[in-house]
Amino acid sequence: MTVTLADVAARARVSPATVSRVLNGNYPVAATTRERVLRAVDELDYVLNGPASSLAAATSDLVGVLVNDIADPFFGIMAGAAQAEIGGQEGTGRAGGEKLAVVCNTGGSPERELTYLTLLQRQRAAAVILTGGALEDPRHIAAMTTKLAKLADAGTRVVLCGRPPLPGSEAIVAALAFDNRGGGQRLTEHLLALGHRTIGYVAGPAERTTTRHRLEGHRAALRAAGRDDGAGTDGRESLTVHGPYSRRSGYEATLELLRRAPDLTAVVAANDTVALGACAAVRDKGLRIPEDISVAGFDDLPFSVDATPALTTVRLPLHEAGGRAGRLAMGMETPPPGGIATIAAELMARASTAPPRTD
Amino acid sequence: MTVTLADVAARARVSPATVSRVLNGNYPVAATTRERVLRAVDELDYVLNGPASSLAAATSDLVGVLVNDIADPFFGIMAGAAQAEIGGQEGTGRAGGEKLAVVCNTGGSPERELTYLTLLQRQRAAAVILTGGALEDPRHIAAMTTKLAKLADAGTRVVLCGRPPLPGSEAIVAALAFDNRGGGQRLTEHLLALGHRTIGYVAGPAERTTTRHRLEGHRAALRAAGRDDGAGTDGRESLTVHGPYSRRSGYEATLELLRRAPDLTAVVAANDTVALGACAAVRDKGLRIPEDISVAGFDDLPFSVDATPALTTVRLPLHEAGGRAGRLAMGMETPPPGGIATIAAELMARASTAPPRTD
DNA sequence: CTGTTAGCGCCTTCAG
DNA sequence: CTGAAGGCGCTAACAG
Repeated sequence: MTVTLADVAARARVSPATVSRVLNGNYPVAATTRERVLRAVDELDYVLNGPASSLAAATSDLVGVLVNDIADPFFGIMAGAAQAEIGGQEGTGRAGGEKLAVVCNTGGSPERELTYLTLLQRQRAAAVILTGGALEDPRHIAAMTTKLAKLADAGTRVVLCGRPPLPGSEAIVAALAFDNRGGGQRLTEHLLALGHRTIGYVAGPAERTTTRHRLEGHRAALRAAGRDDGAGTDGRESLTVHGPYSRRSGYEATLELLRRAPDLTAVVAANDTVALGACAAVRDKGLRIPEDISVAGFDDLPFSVDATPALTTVRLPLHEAGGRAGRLAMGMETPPPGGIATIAAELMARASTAPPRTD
Repeated sequence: MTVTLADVAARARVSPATVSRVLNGNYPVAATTRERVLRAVDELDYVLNGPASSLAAATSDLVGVLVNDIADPFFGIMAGAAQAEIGGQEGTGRAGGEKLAVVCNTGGSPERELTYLTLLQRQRAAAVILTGGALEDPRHIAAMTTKLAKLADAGTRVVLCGRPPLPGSEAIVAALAFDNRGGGQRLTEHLLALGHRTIGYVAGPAERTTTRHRLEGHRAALRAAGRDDGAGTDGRESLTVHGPYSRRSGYEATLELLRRAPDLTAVVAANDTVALGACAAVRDKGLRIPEDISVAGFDDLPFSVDATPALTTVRLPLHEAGGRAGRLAMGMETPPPGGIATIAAELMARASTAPPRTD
């Protein structure tokens, strides 16, 4: 029924081994022979049996890219860039030695993250790229560390992209970490410099590295200016509210912040999506941006520049980072010294932030 | 080195066959035996060898989801919903019989679409879901038809989601098509009812089903109202401009439309992202939305309600469609009669459209 | 440069 | 309900 390598060999009047060699292209074969084999392949419309090949070779051409939320362009941009490096040779049409870059959506669930890694391990994946922030739960960290060690043991290359390195994990080829802390700090410094004194912060979900680092940056800036986040200062409530990375969360948290601090003049959001929700809340309260309230985001996703007013945010080079992760996963680029690289975050001051009113 | 099924069998004091049976769960095994085997699996930390298993069984647990642009939430939402149905059992932690749902980014390139299908065919994928509009080039359609037929022949279930059925392809389990034509028509009817007479249209890339159907709906509405798209009416240029599904395209096309027709009062965009670009162009021209120019999008992505003003658009039930496609791919839902279902598109009239000025 | 020879690890009849 | 045996299709040493 299905045509096998042996059929191709017979038609090309060579041995199966020779066919295998021309298909994999990593062994010298006479040009005329290769030609004959390739013709037979086309004539028979032969498609390599991946599982059989992987079994015999003990590796597969699968590369997994794990993302926390596939509907969020933050991840989509990184994953797309990585895939382009991995499977983007714009092949011959016959699908030669391409890798199969696939993205897996964990939905932010630690269990699914682990499950996907097991599935990828089961497939003997050539490489795995983990994108975005990680959960900081010690149990999960431990589970991840051992799981990644096993993957590495089995020859799978592990690359982190937009995620800090795991403690004491030599299993990892490279970790590309965003400077979330520095970015968060510069953003709040920007607001402080504009004259803001009461700044609300809509943080991401607790226990996530991204959330914590951005918040730390924010607080460091406040502290350096002799301020804190409001909690306890004069008996008032904290000006930090946690929530998921969603528009809705930004909306509700901003309403809550406005309630806690009527003298609020600025809101910093965990990311751009959250910032959009914050903007909506500010408007629904009849306040203007930035005249009454300044709003800032994080990530600089493509839509941010189109917000009205254009959103002040922190730019992360998602495309570049994803592409680099892809090349590292393919062994096409040498890892940074120590396996760790910190990727700079750049402040993008736009129209959604301005000095507070002085009345 | 690596632990195999035989190792587990030895430890559990059963035959390899029995271990295989409990792992696959599709054969009666005594409860106590199963228990013993499962314990051995955990103790040895055994992970099934996917390639070996797929080779022997002649099928794999891979399910591919092809998308045109992974950074676009339009696809991310559908893909995420599909994945949740396919791999979302929140497993036991041991990764039992889960399928591995993976998304592949074609970037809209027909070659890569074919390449990915070949790669998936090579892996003997259990199912493939194709999302979003298709290229209408006859050569590509022919290539896709034969390729999908081969996949189906090899036992791969093929499902289309947000894509019209291919002509004469019985290879497909089901096609879930959006009513892009009806949606486009209702949208333009809405503008016509508001009193608009000179309506610009920023279409998507030519030769794509989605583009064509939405445009057809637009023109049908114009025709029913005794209008056309402007071309030739009184010697003026067409009010339809084509471009990619990007913000930039919307921006530039709108500038062009404004140049072609100074009396323009409304712009309909190919999708919400394009509409955002259109809004930016309108504003940069010093015009107000909707007082001077009405703007409308398509898809109703999450950010659309947050645009300022909130974007009038056409809602597509992306999440529901993706979930249904996932279930169809898993054989968990019976296909619609004839294998084809048309999914309704709902007009969402919001603040970005209003009657034109009457001066 | 090409052919021969063994498996890779698992599933699946077939017996028991 | 469980064990034994053969083979899935390909690759990787070895020879030549």
